[in-house]
Amino acid sequence: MSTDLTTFFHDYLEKQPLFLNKKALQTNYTPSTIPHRVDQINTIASMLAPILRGEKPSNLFIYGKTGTGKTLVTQYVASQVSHVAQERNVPVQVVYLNCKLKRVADTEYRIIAQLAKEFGQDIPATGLPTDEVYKLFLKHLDQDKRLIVLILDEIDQLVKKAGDEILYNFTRINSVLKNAELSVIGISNDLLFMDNIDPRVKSSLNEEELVFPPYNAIQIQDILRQRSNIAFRENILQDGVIEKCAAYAAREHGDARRALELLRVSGELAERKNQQLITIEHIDEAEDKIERDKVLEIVHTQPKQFQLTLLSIFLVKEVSETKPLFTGDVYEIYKDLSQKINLKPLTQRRVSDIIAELDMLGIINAKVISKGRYGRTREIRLAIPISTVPLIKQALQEGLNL
DNA sequence: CGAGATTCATGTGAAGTATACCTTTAGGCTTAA
DNA sequence: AAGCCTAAAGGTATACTTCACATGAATCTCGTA
Repeated sequence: MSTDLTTFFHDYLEKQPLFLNKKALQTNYTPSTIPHRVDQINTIASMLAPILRGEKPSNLFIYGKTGTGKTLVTQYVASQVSHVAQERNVPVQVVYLNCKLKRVADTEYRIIAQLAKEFGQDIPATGLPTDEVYKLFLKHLDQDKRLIVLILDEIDQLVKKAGDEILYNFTRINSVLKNAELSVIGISNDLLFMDNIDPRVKSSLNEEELVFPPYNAIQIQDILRQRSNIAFRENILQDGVIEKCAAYAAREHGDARRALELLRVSGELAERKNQQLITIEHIDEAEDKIERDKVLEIVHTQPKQFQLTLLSIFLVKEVSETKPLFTGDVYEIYKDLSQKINLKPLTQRRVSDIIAELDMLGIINAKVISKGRYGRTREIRLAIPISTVPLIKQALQEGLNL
């Protein structure tokens, strides 16, 4: 037994790994050069540059679909600036916050609490009045004379959930601060985001704006080549692999992150199978796996009630394969299920909200329709490939002890 | 036959409740002078 | 008397419930051509 294992590990080490540096394909990797984003980099850089002279830069809004490099470019430029600032002893601080993270930054209170945490102030999860948290945060912020750049990623999600009051407060913050100065960089996937914002906020926050266009297939290929040179050993990619990854990603509005992920997972699959070549088949397999993992990840991090609701949707779907799904049916099943596992059933009102949130998460599509005489309801459709459903369903059932 | 009224099943908003957690404060106990 | 600890009081955010009203097109009703 143990010898088997030791040989296994020996073999493992003997094997030529496919990856030299897997980090290069991971989402948080920052390459030394960012192709096809020169204009954007320059724009942001020239916007931030005044900070080195101690002047407050304008607020900036960045738009672009997912995987167009918004976050990467912004963080890259910001870190360069703060580097130089540090060398020159200019007090600059960059804070990055992703507003999408559920239960971390999706209400006004939690955003401020999270920001305060970035400045080293711990704020309890509940119990304090919101304006008290503001005060604490401001006090910390204003301790030293410095310039602060606040990067709010996926800011549209925040506003959707918590309203635009927070943004309004951010615009006023500078008049309260005595020592520090704050500028905001907002990043949004939604190009129409600004349309539904309070005009006062709009004018003061939207001083500059910048749009990231999607990459085209050729550009994605460039990116993939650059990264794969770092990540993989030579001659590991079958001809056409890069092209296919790029094509897949270009199909989805030029999402480079997706392309990179596809390549990485393909590599992992090949490696796990002890193969020395990454082939086109691996990509298809990877696509499936990514989709599945993504949903599984979401599913696992959701509260029990969400999981149960989702499972109910799956079950209803199973009963009537082709017929559209409605809230009422889902709720009936949901009630039964929650009885079975001894969970206090929520009211329909709440389940309705949960369904709306599952929709926001992108697992389902729920559209409010009117069936005329037969009332009004949500028509629910799965937004994930059917092939992944059984696995997710199973995971859900296990997670809920069913 | 067609315009308007009706109807259904649930969406949606507002307000209230339960829970978990926070700070403040007052009382009680300990300690040291 | 001063200092420290504890528990109660008073406050908040969040998740959820309760209540009440809003919705909007299929269907019904009924006057009219």
